[in-house]
Amino acid sequence: MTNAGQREQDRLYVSPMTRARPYDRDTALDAALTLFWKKGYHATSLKDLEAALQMKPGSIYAAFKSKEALFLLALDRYYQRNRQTLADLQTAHASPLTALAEFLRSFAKAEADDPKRRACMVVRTMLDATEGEAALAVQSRHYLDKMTGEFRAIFDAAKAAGELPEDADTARLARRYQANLTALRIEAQRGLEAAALSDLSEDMACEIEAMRMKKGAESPSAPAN
Amino acid sequence: MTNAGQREQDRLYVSPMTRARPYDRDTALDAALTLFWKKGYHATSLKDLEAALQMKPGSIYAAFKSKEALFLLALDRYYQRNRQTLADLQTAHASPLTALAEFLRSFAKAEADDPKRRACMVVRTMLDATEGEAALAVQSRHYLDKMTGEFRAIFDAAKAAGELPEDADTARLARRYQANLTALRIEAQRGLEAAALSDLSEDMACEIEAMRMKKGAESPSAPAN
DNA sequence: AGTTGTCTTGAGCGATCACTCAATGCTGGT
DNA sequence: ACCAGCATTGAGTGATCGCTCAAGACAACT
Repeated sequence: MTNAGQREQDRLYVSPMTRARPYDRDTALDAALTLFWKKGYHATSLKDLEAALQMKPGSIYAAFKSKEALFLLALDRYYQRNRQTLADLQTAHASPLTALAEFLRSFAKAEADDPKRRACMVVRTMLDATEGEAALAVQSRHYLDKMTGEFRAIFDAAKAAGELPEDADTARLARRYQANLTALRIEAQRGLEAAALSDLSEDMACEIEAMRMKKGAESPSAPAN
Repeated sequence: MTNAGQREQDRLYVSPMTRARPYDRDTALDAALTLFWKKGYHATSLKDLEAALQMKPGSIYAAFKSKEALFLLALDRYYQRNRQTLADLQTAHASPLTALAEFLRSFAKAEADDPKRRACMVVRTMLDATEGEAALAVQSRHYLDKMTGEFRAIFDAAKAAGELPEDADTARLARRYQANLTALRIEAQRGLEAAALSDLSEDMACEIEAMRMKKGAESPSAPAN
């Protein structure tokens, strides 16, 4: 009542005999996500986290158990947001293929706004994970698999909508699409100039939209022409 | 004369009054390359290097100055080898476009042999480099730029050979090709099953080889059909 | 064999790593 | 006003980080 700025976790934590958490879990996780995304798991120290979350080590460990557990929470947050962005594009565009094409273009557009944008955090985590951090390796691959599934579902929807031929291999198309997306975001971090990045995303987006016209195509590797 | 196994550094170090280096610089750099490629810069400790190079810390620093300097030497070695592999394919195949297609296929083939293959070390270094390691960031981007230049030169050769139309944007094609290559190698590390990886490389390779037929194509983003 | 000078050695440097816990605040209930 | 009880604190844990250097080992010369 007194505070209109209440957040989600307040609803989840209403038991008596305890005061509200003085730290804002949502804000803290956002800060952790930003930091981990920017520096990566290995290069981020607890000192960095203390500064970013404005919490002392004891509080961090009381709230998140360990650096790895905190990272996994941040990674999940990252994944859910990407998933939501894609879902929004699906509702915004009637055509599934258009939604996929726009998803690609959106990354080139975002790069124009923020020249310091980073590659996909999930991919980066997968590349960085060592043997001793099996949880990171497993979880990042899990998210990648889920993302492939999302893409495949959209290609399936395109097929159901008549945008793709009945015999289209949607799993294969999904893998190809994800490869494009991964590479595009890496090129963004590489620092490709805006025009070149836009060209690249356009090449990829057109590759998707071109599928709609060619209903006679048999496979993605051998487009009939 | 007594030893047929003499190596490069022996030729570079023939001043009197010194014994031959008891460590094998070539072997040591190979070991460093393997280790750094596998674990990445941050996750590789001096202890790891001591074990892999079979050298004590003092020797490592006497020979290579610092962990970062050693990494840069390993990275250069990595780059030169990739460059050489590509050059070999160019001499093995009369058609530039075929060479590029085979380069892609070779990574899917290599994956079948070694299921633990890693993504491109240069890309990985670029993604990992933090602000404090500017040298790594600069150098990895430098290698990526050089690689783009290599690809462009091959596309130019294809144009000269009549495989591509006169108005083909070879710089743009090179960026698109490099994006494909990067993504393919990341998917390999992700652990994509051999058949799926082979499909992916085939999709990319066919995309290249399909250019040869379509001499009427105006731009890579809008293939005429 | 002795001399010379470089190379190797490995204990150990200060700094930083991820992390812990006894002490201290602060809040809600009475 | 007081108590009960959890959250926060921050100095400090042992381990490990990248790195150094005085001392010893050894080969190439005389």
